[in-house]
Amino acid sequence: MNSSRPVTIKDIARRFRCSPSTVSRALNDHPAINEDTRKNIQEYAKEVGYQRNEVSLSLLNKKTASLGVVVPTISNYYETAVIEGLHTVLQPMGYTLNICVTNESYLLEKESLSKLLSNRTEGIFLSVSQETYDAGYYEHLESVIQRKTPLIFIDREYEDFETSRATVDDYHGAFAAVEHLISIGYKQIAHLKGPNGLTVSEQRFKGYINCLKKYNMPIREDLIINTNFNVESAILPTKRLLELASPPDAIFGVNDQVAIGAMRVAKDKGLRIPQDIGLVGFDNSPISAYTFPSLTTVHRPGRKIGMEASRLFLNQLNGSGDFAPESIVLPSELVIRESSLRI
Amino acid sequence: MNSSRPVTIKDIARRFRCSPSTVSRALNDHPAINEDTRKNIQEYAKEVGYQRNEVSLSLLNKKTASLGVVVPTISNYYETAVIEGLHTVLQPMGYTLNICVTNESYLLEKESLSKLLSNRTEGIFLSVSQETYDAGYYEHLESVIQRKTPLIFIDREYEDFETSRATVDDYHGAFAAVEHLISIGYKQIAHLKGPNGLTVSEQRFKGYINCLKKYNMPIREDLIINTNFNVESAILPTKRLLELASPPDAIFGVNDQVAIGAMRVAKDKGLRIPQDIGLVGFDNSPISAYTFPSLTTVHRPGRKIGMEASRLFLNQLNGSGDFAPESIVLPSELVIRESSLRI
DNA sequence: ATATCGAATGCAAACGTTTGAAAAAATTTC
DNA sequence: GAAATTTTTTCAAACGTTTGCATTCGATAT
Repeated sequence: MNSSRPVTIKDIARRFRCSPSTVSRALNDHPAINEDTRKNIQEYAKEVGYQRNEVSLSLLNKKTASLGVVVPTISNYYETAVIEGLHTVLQPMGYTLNICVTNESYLLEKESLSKLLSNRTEGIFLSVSQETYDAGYYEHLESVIQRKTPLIFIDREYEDFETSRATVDDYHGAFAAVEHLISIGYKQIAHLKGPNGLTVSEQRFKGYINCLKKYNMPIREDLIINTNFNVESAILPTKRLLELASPPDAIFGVNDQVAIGAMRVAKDKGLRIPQDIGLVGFDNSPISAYTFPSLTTVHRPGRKIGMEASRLFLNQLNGSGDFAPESIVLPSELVIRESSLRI
Repeated sequence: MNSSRPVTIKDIARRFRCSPSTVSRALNDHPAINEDTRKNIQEYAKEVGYQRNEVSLSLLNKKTASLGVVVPTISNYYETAVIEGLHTVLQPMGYTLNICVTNESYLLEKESLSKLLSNRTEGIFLSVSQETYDAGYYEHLESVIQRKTPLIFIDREYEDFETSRATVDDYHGAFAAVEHLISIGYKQIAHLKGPNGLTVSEQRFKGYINCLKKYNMPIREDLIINTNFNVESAILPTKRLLELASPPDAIFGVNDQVAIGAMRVAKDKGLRIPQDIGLVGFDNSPISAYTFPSLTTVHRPGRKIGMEASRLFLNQLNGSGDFAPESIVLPSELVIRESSLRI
């Protein structure tokens, strides 16, 4: 019998000439079921490969045990690390993760959230897309909150929004990175900034600026250039920097990818790292330890963020009615390697 | 009224003193509904933020529009590229992707599949875990097939299993890579092999071996060392290689990560690349173009694989009863860069 | 023999939605 | 004004499972 329709409790009930309730109880080891009945039913169920239809249970219990993860991309190290962290905590608890990629598009983000709500997802982890950010849209988020579905911001966030969030202290990480460059003796520190508007870019930028200010270093507009978050996007900006009449003697990249792009351009130009130019990235991606020279960077604990975000979600879920959003800010940590260690 | 319970069709029906059927039809623009009724109901629904409960629909229609993606890890470039490819095709069609990470564990893989089946996922994309591979388990896969849930292998596969699969031609890619090294004049070509047993490792290994044979090059056991797929795992093996009495003059790594690890070790030892030692990787990960020197590698079209796998799934879904599994093997492509271009 | 009890099972409702068929209401036709 | 027709609405069942309450069936006690 290779009917493709999955075996149901009713099928089993028919087979044993009993009611579905009995089968259900037997399968769930309910004490009020006769030992023999139980054994027979369980055996038969196993034999025919019965598998509980969780969809019907979801409907009955209004619990889907599924969570949404909405991110702009999954091709960066940090995002995948966060997802792994979420997984680590939530998969063992029986939750399923629905991953939605928005490609930085507002429309996709909106549709994803709407879909997740329709599917009665029990919680949503969101890193807002760049387009959403730029346009300042947020109605689609309101509807999530109105439904009282826990919404946790990861990575990119809206500052003034009443939700929990787990983020990394980008500001102090950037500050430490620049401070380190200054302490080594670099004088003209450039910044590959990433896209404007995103918390990530702006916080690191702020750290960069404030550190320069603190040490009374001049802030040169021409040493600050926007990039994206990938390697390629650093190539031209770095070339422009190095062709300046007064080029920088150090570059602080918004992330490791960008810094590695800059490293490549600098080397092509025959510059020695760190003697002629110092380099610092951000993220502490696995590769950063193995470039040549190895890249000084700021560790961003993606896995931990994922795990903390899980905790925030669980808090909100089990919390009493009057729930107060929590903000977790994990410290970032400067990792000094060869690319900035001029002696 | 901030009841957290989502608004249902019944709620709306009560409000309008009509039956749920009318509401349902009104919301779905059924022609048999009075224009005014329709408009009123739709307006009200929008106002109170009604959102269809897809769970109940799933139960009714036996369609969940959700797919499972079961992979050993998501922290590699290739895996995420595949997932992006799946997304590209399937998200616009309304499918939701449930990502399960197995961490190379058989138990987790088994549980993930079982969970997905219970959730009545309509299809499963699987890259089997290393443990599953090593142990040769496959009963958990049988149960997927028995349920007639389309199962598509991506990346890692079981050779003799009656399912569709989308993979990259690792063998010829590896062959081309080694052939290229030989053509440049490298004589002692080592191989950082990856873990034994996995199709990916073994196919590339076979390409390596057969190419050496074809060109009558000696096959030296001591130049073949197992690694993992990450950078770190290449460090010690490469050190061992370079400390041999007769060290290799080229290294073919099972992937870019490993090759980059090797690059780092070689540079630390003061070797010039590609003059003293040639290097080739596999995957064409974004970073490989920007290392110094840039890394010769074999392009593996992850996104395309994801898209092809989607196609295979759709074929199987819409196919007639007697379905014949399809195997798609996409060509890999040698990308020659600086790390092997000795003049 | 009848009441009492305990064990084992069945009934029915619920979760939210759709849909074919039936019913009701409104409109047209003669 | 009744019959026929059209428009609009309701009924009821279905999807698969659980669960409080009722029921049945023996067995035991009186």
